[in-house]
Amino acid sequence: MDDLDRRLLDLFSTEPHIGVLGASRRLQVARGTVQARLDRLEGRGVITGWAPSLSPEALGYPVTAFLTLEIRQDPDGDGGHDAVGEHLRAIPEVLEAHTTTGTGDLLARVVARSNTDLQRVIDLVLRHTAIQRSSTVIALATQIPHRVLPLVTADAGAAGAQAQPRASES
Amino acid sequence: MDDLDRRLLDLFSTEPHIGVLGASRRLQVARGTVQARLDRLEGRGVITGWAPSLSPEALGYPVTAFLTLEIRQDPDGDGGHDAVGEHLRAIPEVLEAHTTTGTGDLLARVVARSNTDLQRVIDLVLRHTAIQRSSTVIALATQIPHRVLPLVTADAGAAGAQAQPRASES
DNA sequence: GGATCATTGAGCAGATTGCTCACATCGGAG
DNA sequence: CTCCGATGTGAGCAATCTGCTCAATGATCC
Repeated sequence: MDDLDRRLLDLFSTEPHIGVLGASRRLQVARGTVQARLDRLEGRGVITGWAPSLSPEALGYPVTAFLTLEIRQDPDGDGGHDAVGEHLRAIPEVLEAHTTTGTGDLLARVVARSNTDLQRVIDLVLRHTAIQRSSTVIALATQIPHRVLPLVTADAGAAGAQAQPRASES
Repeated sequence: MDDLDRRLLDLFSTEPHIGVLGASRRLQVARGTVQARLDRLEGRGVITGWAPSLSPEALGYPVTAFLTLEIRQDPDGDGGHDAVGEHLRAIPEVLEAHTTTGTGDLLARVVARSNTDLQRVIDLVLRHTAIQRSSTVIALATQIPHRVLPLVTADAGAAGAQAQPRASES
């Protein structure tokens, strides 16, 4: 993650259609360099993909909510988490889910077509017997839409990943 | 959002490098159609962009946490929300933030380089005087990574957005 | 029937990609 | 100090793709 990598990520995030050749021109480096850097960034997992970003709102799901689920503690261990995870994975409206610190909790982000529809989605989620309790918060407004880029640029001084210092600007 | 749109989104999400021409071949439609559909999908806001997806983990921020912030109720109104929103926006580690139902609450997703570093980030966040109380949950494991695509495909029967029925399969 | 819109197939110039080579640099290893 | 591996560079080439335009066809709506 040297400076060129950062500028590259910044550029492609800002103008995704710039292309390899365009980027090489913009950043004043050889085309092969851009290609190699991108390949390495993908290989290292920094760039996870080039899929288009989709908007749940535009797809007809303007309501976002976060569910905190309390999972029944199985005496056997964590069978509960995985089972519930699988359950959630089968519900399209569940866009994200994490296990969290606390009493075996799960945090899930769900969307729905309306507040009424949200009830349906919640019911779907709660249909699993391993879920003991749940609480819901509805997202009213988005202060900060999902972003990652600031990490890249604000990074400049820090150690940044397990960056083997690259051989370019010494 | 007819079936072609869905297949298009599915295809480009799965194989982003397929390109317009490739997609037209794969879906057995004219190149111009693919181009027009993509343009319309972007225009309608369904596709919000083509930026590469970045991984905070790979960038050196493997720790994710969710902060629930309680905002001091200003007598004047909601000056608190926007002010805090701005405050958060200036912190690169805050990847997302929503106001939520409840007592003027804010839900923020933050990342950090380590659990120790998380303390620093939290301190940064709490530095704002309008924040009364906060609670933190750390994401231990990701059951479901962020996804939107299921909404598209699972949608098949439903009304889907404000879809004017398109003129193709009647 | 007539108007409107989406789709199709074709064509064309220009730009881009994927790939390969040879060469210059740089830093670390021996 | 010298060699080696990795990286960056500039060049070149064939194949492909993109952006754009046009005319024709089919379907829907009024």
